[in-house]
Amino acid sequence: MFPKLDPLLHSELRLAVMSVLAGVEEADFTYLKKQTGATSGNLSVQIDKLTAAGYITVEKGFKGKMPRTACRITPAGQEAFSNYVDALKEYLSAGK
Amino acid sequence: MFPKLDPLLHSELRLAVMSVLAGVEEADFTYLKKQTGATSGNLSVQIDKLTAAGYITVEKGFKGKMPRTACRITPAGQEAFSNYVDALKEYLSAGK
DNA sequence: GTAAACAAGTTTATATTATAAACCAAATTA
DNA sequence: TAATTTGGTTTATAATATAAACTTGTTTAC
Repeated sequence: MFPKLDPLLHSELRLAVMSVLAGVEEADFTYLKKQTGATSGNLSVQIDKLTAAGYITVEKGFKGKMPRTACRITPAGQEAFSNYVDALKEYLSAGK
Repeated sequence: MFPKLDPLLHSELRLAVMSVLAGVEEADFTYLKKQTGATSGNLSVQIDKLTAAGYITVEKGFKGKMPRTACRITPAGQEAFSNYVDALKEYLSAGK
């Protein structure tokens, strides 16, 4: 019937982050912030959750002297995202 | 960019309820409960929220001697649902 | 050279939400 | 008539999302 939606992805900001990362090799914190329009704090928290879930990886380094946080989606993240999309379609089909 | 998702619809159970109601003339509490697999308490609360938002209407009556709560989606609800679907597609497109 | 402003985040606090557990009233069944 | 079931509602709790406040370091202006 209605499949369970992955609660990690069923969140506006986390979904937006995953959506960006799904379409790009890697994205840094600032870029994600710009693309999603999120506040830094919110983004930081949600990135942590996605990392803890193994959906993304975070690589901290420096760009010149400034800190830089680069994020990438993992294969597990790709799959979870894809599953989420499929599951969601079950909910949306009635409204086509 | 990423459109804001209607928080009233971005909820697993409320979305399931709306999805059912979008495809049917009317549905009563028991039917919604069966279709969604929700607990009564949760369903009751979420129906209230959808009603307060004007997305559905609730008509209380009796079927024989037993109480019956019939729900229908409103035009506003239809539109909100449709907008939500459109908005969500922006998030999902990357994962096609 | 030092004070002010900015960059890139993190931590913490708050407010909202989702959810289930407990409860209630009436009807049916044993 | 006692127990169970139906059809819910109310209340309590636990999780979540989010923003506000803070930190560390860098660049710019004076």
